[in-house]
Amino acid sequence: MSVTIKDVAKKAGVATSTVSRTIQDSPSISEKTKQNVRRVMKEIGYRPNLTARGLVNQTTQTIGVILPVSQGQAFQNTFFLSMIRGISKACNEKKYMVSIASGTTEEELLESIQTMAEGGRVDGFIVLYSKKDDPIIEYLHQEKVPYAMIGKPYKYENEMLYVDNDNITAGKDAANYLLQLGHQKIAFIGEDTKQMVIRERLKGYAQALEDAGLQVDQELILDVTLSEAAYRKKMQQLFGNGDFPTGIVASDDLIALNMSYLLSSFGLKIPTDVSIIGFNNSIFAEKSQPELTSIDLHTDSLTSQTVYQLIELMEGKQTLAVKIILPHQIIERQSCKRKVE
Amino acid sequence: MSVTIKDVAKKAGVATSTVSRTIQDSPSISEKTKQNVRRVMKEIGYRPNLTARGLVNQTTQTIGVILPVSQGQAFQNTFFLSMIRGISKACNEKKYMVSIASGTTEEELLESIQTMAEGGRVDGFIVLYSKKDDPIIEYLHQEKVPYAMIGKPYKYENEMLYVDNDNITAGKDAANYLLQLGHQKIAFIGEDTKQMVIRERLKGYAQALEDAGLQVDQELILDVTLSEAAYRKKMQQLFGNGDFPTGIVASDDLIALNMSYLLSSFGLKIPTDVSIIGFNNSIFAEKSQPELTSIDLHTDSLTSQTVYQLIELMEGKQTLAVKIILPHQIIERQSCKRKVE
DNA sequence: ATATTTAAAGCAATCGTTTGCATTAGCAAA
DNA sequence: TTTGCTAATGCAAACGATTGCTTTAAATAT
Repeated sequence: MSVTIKDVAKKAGVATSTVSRTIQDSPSISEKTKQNVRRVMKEIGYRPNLTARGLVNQTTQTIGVILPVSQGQAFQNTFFLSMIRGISKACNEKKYMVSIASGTTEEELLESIQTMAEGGRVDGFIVLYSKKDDPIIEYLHQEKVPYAMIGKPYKYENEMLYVDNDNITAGKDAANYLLQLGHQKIAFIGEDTKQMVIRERLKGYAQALEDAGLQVDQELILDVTLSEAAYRKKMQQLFGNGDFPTGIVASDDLIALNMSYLLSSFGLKIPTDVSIIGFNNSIFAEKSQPELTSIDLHTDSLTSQTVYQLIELMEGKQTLAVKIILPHQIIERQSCKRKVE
Repeated sequence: MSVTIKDVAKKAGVATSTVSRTIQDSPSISEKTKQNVRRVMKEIGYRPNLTARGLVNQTTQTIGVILPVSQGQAFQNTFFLSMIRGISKACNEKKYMVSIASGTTEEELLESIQTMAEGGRVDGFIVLYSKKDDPIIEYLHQEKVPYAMIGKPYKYENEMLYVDNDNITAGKDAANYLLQLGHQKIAFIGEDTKQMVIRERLKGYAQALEDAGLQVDQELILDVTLSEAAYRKKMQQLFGNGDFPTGIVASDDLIALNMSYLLSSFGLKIPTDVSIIGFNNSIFAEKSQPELTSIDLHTDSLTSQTVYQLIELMEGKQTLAVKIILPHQIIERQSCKRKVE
C-alpha cells in the first residue's frame, strides 16, 4: 500500500508518536530528532492519512457546500459557480477541503446532507440559497450542525451565522443614482423576483422612487424568468414606443448586458437614449462596450468571510451568531448619463 | 458524542460484528436478529461513521472533481456548473460523494490534489478540462490514481478513461446542415478557440467547407474571448455591409443567442436574413425566440457515464482504458432556413 | 446417547493516526 | 556514588467501524 507513519517511524528509528509529534512540530521533541524524521518523511514520500487522523480527531477539515435543488434556472449559474470557486479558494488557504451537496429533490438533498453530517464527512456547511420553510435549514438548526449562509436567512436570523450585502440599500442606491441623473421613468429588470436577493434590490428600488415622490409602476418591473414569449412582449410594450424608460436598474451585470443588446434591436443606444446600471461589478461590466456602471458587492469577501467565520465556529473558537453585512459601492463607468430634456 | 455501533450492539444485546453484518445484510445473521438490530438502529438514530468505515475499507466513496485553474473566462461557467450538477446527481444515485479540487495556481491545485489522493480523501478524480502538458494529468497517471476525463485527452489517449463527443463530426454536421440549406458564406463563432472542444468543432466546420469545395476564410472565424472592442470591430466588418454571412455556426447556444441579439442591432433577422445553429441543445435553445436549432450532445450522459465508468475503475471491476464517444444529433427548430437567392 | 455437521453469533485484530501517561537517559546537586 | 530533576522518547489505548477465525448451540446422523 501507501507509506504510513509506521514506515517513517521504523526508518527513522523512532516511535510513531515521535513522528506524529514532529508533524505537529511539538516542542517536546528535540530539534535534532525532528530534522531526522522530516528527512525520512521526505525521503520515502510520506503523507498523513486524513481518514485516520479524522477518526481520532473527530474532525474532517472539510466544508460542505449546499446547492439548491436544481430548477434549471438560467442566470443563477454564474453566481453559484463563482461562489464555489471563492469558497474553494478560501478553503485551500485554510487547508480545508470542500464537498458538494446537491440533489434532484429536496428529500434527496436532505438525505445526502444527513449522511455527510452524521457520517462525519464534513465539519459544517455553507448554504448558498435562502428560501421559506426550508427543511434543510430546519435540520441543520435542530441538530446543531455548524452552518453558515451566504445571503439573508428567512428564519433564525438572529441565531445563525450569515454573510450578506445590504441589498435593499444597494437597490435604493442604484435607483437614486439614476434619479439624481434626472431620470424619472426607471425600469427594474430582475432575474427571478422570487429570489430573496432580487426582492431586496427591488424593494430598495421601490423605496427610492417613493422617497423621490414617484409612483412605483408594476409595468416597469420585469422578471426575466417569464417565458421568453411573455418577456419579449413586455419588452415590446416598454420600449416599442416613444415613451420608453430612460433608466434601467438591472439586477445583474449579465442582465444589463443582455438588455443593452435587446435595446439596440429597438434602435436605442446606451447611454444616449437609455442609462443602465447593473450589480456585481463583474468582468462583463468592464469588458462591455460601453463599459457598464455597476454596483460592486465584494463577492470575493462574501465567500472568504463566510469560510473564515464558519471555520471559527466549527473549531469552537466562536460561538456567537455573527452576521456580516458587506458594503457596496457604485463603480461609475459609461453606461449612465444625465438625462437631456 | 454521536451514537456508534457499540451503542446499537449494547442496546440490541449482540456483538458489534453482528450489527456490522446486519448493515451489510450478511446471510450469516438470522433474519430474526437482523430485524431486532434494525429496529434498535432506527430507534436510537444510528448512522455509520464513514470515516471509520473508510479507514478499514481503504475507500472513501467519494470522487474528486478537478476544475481548471480559473482564468476568469466567461461562458465556460455554464458548462462547469452543469457538469458539477450532473456528476453530483450520478454520484448521489451511486451513494458516492463529490469533492471539489480547485486552485489559483497550478502548483496549488496539484498540491491539493495530492493531499486528497494520498491523504485518502477520494477514490478517484474526474478532470473537467483538457490541456497540453498538464502536470496534473501527469501526476495522476504516474501515481496510477484512478481518473477519468470529460473531453478529449491530449496525452495518454489510449491508456485512459474518457467520455466525449465526436466534436469534429459534430462541427462538420453543423456546417453541412447549413450548406445543405444553400448557405455558402458561413461564419464560425467560438468562445475560446484555444479550447479543445471548440477547436474540434472548428476543425469539423472547416472540413465541411472544404469538402463542399469552398475556401475557409479566416475572416469568418470569430473568437468571442477577443477583447470586447476587437470583437465588436470584427462584427462590424462581418455584418456591417451587404455581403454578410447568411449562416452561422455558434460553438454554444448562449453564443448563438447573443449573436441573435447582436444581429438585430445590425437590422438583421433570424432566420429570414441569417440562419444560425448552436451546440448543446440547452434550455436556452428551446426558450428563445425564434427557437434555436441546436446540436444535442447528451451532456447528461456525459456526466453519468463518466461517473459510472470511473466507479467501475475505482472498484477494480474494470481495468481497461475505455473511451466512450457519445452520439450527437441535430435538433431542428426555427433558426435555420433555406437560403433564398 | 454420542458424534458430526451446520448455522449463528462473538472475539479480537486491524485500518493509520493521536495523545495521556510511563519510561528512560542524561546531568546536576548532594 | 546516590538521588532528584528534567527533557526527550516510547508504550499502548483510543477513534468507530470491518472481518477472519473461533466458539457456541442447535440439528442431524449414526
